Formats: sequence, structure tokens, C-alpha cells
Amino acid sequence: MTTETRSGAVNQALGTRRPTVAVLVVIFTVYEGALQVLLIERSAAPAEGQWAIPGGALHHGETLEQAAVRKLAEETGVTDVFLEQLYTFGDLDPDAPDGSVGVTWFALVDPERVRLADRSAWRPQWWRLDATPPLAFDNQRVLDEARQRLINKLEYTTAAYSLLPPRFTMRELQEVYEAIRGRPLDKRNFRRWMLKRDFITATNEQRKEGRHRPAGLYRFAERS
Amino acid sequence: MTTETRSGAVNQALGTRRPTVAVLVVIFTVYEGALQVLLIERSAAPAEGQWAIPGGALHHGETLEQAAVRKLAEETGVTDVFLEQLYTFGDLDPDAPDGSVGVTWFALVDPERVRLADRSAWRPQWWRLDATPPLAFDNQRVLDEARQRLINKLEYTTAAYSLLPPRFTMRELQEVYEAIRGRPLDKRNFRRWMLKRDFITATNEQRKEGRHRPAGLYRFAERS
DNA sequence: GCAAAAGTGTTCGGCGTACACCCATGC
DNA sequence: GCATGGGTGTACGCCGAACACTTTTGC
Repeated sequence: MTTETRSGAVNQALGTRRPTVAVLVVIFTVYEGALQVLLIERSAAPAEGQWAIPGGALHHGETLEQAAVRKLAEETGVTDVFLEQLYTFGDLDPDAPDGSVGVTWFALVDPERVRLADRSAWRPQWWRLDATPPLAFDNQRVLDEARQRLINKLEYTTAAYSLLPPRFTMRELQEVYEAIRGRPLDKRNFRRWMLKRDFITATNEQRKEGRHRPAGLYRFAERS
Repeated sequence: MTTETRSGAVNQALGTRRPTVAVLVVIFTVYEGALQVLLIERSAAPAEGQWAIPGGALHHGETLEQAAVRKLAEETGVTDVFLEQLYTFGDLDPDAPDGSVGVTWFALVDPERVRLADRSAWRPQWWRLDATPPLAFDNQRVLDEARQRLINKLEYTTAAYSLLPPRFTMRELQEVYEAIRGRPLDKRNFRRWMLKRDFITATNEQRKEGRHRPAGLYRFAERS
């Protein structure tokens, strides 16, 4: 740390804060044609009964990213997915006595791989992002930030790899983009755009389903 | 905060960390045709004698942004400029006993407005970003992140307002962009690009200097 | 009139966007 | 043979990039 005063003793003398540090993970998926977010129903004060973004305090010896990975795994069982830091809020919980710092992250998961934590209290549940319940604290602001960052990310990275199985059809991929951008896209233009970016590569596999022409399968290229 | 366990007592029971939280501000300016960054020579352990990004612990009752604004003002005397959160690092100071969390910010300042803090110890100094001294801790990583974010920001926001006086010529603006992108730009294309974006507005003032045609003066439009 | 910097226009290629028909398969 | 979704091509407008000359001023 590049603080100019850093020992605990000096910090106390100068009236510095030692707030709690928590990590929050906004977990997105695309399911049934809609962008969904995982929320948890709070079973204790403060804000009991309200819904909130999953999160918790840092464990001892853990880095921020490790805490985010852990939290994501606790709620969904999923690891090794897109997970990126979003923003750090200094005032998400106005009641914390020494203040609280919330380091928010966002993650993208394939709904097929998720096994939600099965708890009676603090139960997690998917919500369509366009129909979320009232949220605890200032969590709505975090969701808004996350949604915008997600939209941007999909424009110039392969982040969508994390929302789909290893092999997928062009239509499945398009549906992911449509759900996130929130509007229909032209099939031909989408295909051209996607292939030009080298985000994905055609395999020579196909998938037959139903009485129509089989669809070519693609996979994501190296992650950018 | 949306932590599921949050009282200090519970946190301790679960072995959670209560690390120090510091704010670091990467302060950029463009001066003598080069992008420069403000660094501070550390006058005490750890990393005594090395250069570092200015920063310090949160004061009591202060938000993260207030701490960043304060730190910026302490070093440069400047307020009301572009200042944006960059990234939060959990491991910038490996020696901190309970860990340390560093919330980094970056700021853009007009060199004409800056009055550097005049201290004998922890003295601040401008460094060309392409010729910085060896930095304490992992500060070089922070600078690299900041530089990339700065380049991106200038593409789609009016952030450059904060690097220039209220009225400026098209050439002065172009020199700022050239310094940051690190390559010369075409005068005609730059002008067209800039005006199309409605980042700036022509005034009907001019500036005469030297034996040549006077330059039109521009001002920034509303900040985006 | 000349030195110095300010200011301007055109061409070309690529890309985003709009839009409609043929193809392969199962039944 | 027909219903179903898969897969493709073209035209147009905008924008980024490359590139050179005229204008205004001071001396």
C-alpha cells in the first residue's frame, strides 16, 4: 500500500477509519430469453425480508478476488467463469458503525451449470433483471452499473462464453445478445458481426433437432 | 452493505478480516507535450526512497470519494476536476498485518492550475509517464491500468476538459490527445472528429500570438 | 512579400443497417 | 410436399484514414 501513514497506531492517532470490507457479486445469467440476476432474501436485520445482492465479509488471508470466487461458488456451485470487478462503494450500508466498503464484482454463468445453494434462510433465487423486487440498501444502483458494464463488455470481449455451453448454435448466441441488449437483432448482420470479431470459431459439428435443417455448432475462441 | 454477516462480533467469530482501507489517486497532466503523472518520494519505511502514487488512509466519517478529493487537493491544490474510480486492489501492500485494500482513483488536472505541495519529505514531483522511476509495491500495475482507462475515456467522454483551461485552441486540444495516445494525429481529421462528437463548442473569440493567423478559441460542452 | 501557423475538401475502403429468399431436414 | 428453422447477398450511408493547399497575420 502506498499510504503515507500506515501502521495501525498512527492511523488511530489521525482518526482514520477501519471499516468492514465486504465483497458483493452480481451474478447474471440468460435464461428463458431474459437476462436474470441472482438475489438473496435477507433473513435477518438489517433489511430483513428484502432482497439483496449476494455478498459477505472477507475471510482472513483471502484476496478480494478469492472472496468473490468463493461467494460465487457458494451460491451457484460454479467456478472458472467470467468474473470481473465492477466498482467499490463506500456507503452501501449507512448503519455500519465504522463504515463499510463494498467491493462489487459481476459474474456470468451458464444456467445449465448452476446448482443454487439450497438453504431455508438466505435463499437465492433468479429474478428477471427487468422485474426485480425492491432491494435492500442501495443495491439497485449496483445492478444498474452492472447491467451497463455487461452490455459494454459484450461489444468488445468474448465474455459471453460464460453464458453458454462449450458448443452452441448461432441462434443461441444471438438470443443471449438479444436478451442483454434488450432488443431483437438481424440474423444476417449478427452473424457477420460476430464472425468478423473472431470471438467464435465454427466447428464442423452440427446439431439436429426437429424437422428442419441442422444448425452448425460454434465454440468461443480464446478469451479476450 | 449487503453482507449476510455483519456485526463486528460475528465477523471476528468467522475469522473475517478488517483490513486498512486506503485511497490512492493517480494524478495525470499533459505538460510539455507529454503525459505526466504525479509521484511522491517515500521518506519512511516501507519502501523508503522509492516513488509511489499519492495516497492515504480514509479519515473518520469520510466517503471514498471525499478521501480522493481531499488527497488530490492536498497534493495539487486543485478541486472540481475529472476524478473517477479506477480499481480496487486487495494486495498492494503485502506487509500490512491485517491486509490492506487500496481503492485507486485517477484524476486529470490542468498544469496551469496546479500548485504542488511544498514539503521537504514526501515531496511530490511530476514524471513523464514514459520515464517513471522504479515504483514502490505494485504501483506500476496501477499506472498501467490508469493509462489504458485514460486513453479509453478520451474516446467517448469530455474528460479532457480537465486538462485544459476554459478556453483553448484546436491545436492545444490536439496536442493533449496526441500526448495521451502517444502518436501524431491529422489536423483535419482530428477537427472533424472532435466537432462531430459535440464535446466542444466554438466561441467567437480568437487568440493572436506571433506573426500568423489567429486561432479560434473553443470551450468544452457539458460534461459527459 | 515572406514566414508561420490556422484553416479547409476530397477520395476511398470498411462497416453498420436494412431487407427477402433459398436450403436441408423430418414427417 | 410441406412445415420448420438454418443459412446467405446486396445496396446504401456514414465514418475513419490518407493526403496538400489556401488564408490570415506580423514583421
